[in-house]
Amino acid sequence: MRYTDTHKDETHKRLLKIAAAQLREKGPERLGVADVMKAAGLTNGGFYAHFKSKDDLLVKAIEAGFAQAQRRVARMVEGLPPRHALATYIDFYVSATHRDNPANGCAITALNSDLPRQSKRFRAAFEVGVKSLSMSLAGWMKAAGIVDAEQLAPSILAAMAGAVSLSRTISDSDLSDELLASTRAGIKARLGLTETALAGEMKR
Amino acid sequence: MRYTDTHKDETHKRLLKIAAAQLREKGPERLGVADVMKAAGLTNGGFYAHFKSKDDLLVKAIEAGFAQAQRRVARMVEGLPPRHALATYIDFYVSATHRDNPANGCAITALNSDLPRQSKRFRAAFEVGVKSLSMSLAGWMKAAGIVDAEQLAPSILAAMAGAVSLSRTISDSDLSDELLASTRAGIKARLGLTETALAGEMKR
DNA sequence: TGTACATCAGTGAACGCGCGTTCACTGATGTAC
DNA sequence: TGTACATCAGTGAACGCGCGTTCACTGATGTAC
Repeated sequence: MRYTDTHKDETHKRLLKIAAAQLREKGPERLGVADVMKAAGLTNGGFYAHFKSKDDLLVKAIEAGFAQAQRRVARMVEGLPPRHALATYIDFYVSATHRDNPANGCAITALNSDLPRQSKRFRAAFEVGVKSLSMSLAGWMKAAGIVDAEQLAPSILAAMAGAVSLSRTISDSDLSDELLASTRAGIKARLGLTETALAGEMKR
Repeated sequence: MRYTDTHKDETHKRLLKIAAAQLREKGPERLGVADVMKAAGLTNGGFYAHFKSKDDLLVKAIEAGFAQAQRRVARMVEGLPPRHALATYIDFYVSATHRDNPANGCAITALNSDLPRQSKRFRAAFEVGVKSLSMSLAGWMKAAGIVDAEQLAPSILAAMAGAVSLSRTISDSDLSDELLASTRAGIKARLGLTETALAGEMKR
């Protein structure tokens, strides 16, 4: 068979999407080149027409994963007033849904502790993603009138990611839910996002 | 050569100590059986006289790692009044020293996101360690007069572990330090451990 | 007191499997003439 | 209009390496008699 002009590009994107999901679900060492190809309906040999190496795939997959997460979040808070946008983001990030779907979730939560063991390129790409996410968060915080937003944002992000990661390790789902609830409350309190403050914003 | 009665036990403990450190530094998949044996001055073949399998080693190593961390922390806060004990623990956990020494640090920080990918036995052992640590923390919090200590403790632990994990991924050490400082401040504020409150406790 | 045998922590070579990577090949269509 | 050749995404077998695991063996000392 012969292929359309965009065919290879489409395959490439499909591979990246699959890899981005598998990376967050299986981690860098358990993600397999042949598995990714198989999931795309291809055979292992064709892999190297798309990527220089497994590490090359991992780097591009983490970039794709962060980009995808950014787009999703932007869509979610679009049009909301700043304090509500913040609260919505926190509720979404620190949720049972996020906990139960690592493949579609945040790469920080999924790969937090794997990172120091990865290649330099991979770590650099991850760091870019973290900074970008952190800056988005700081932007909303600033808009919500929170001072020192830039300094605070990484700490907030770390607390959210840490809670979701830890919630994945707790087998008792009630306790796990409680950890998430307690974290949402703690972060909102730290940011001054009380229920009454939010209600006030809506009335304005 | 012939061995003393305690010789095998001592070797076993030595292997566990090495494995507990390498586990936190390299993670479960990059920890190698032959490496652990070599680090103990032994050859690979002798491994199976001490452990049934690599997974058996991992399970016992994570138990040993948590136990070791517990002992260290207990020693550190021994004799301190409760609020000071808490503040000391937080300052120690969320520190550049902890960030820079994963091999001797907390297993939650080191293995957070690896966990869902591990064996059932390993996850169970990890969870026992988390619960035990969380209960210690809740105990100090209770003694410090903090309400809802049991519900709060896992969230506090997650925030600390998340911050240290994330700090390990940030190459700019100033930004990384800032993340830790901001997290310490946030957690202390959440627990009502302000400088003045601590000073008050000392005068009592 | 001496000899034969048991014990047992550890040795180190070999095995086997998973997995990243390579490579000769395929087969459909475009292009040159 | 037909023929020879180029192109190129993908195939699938094979290679090679790392690593967990197995196993026959070692060598020092204790024990039975």
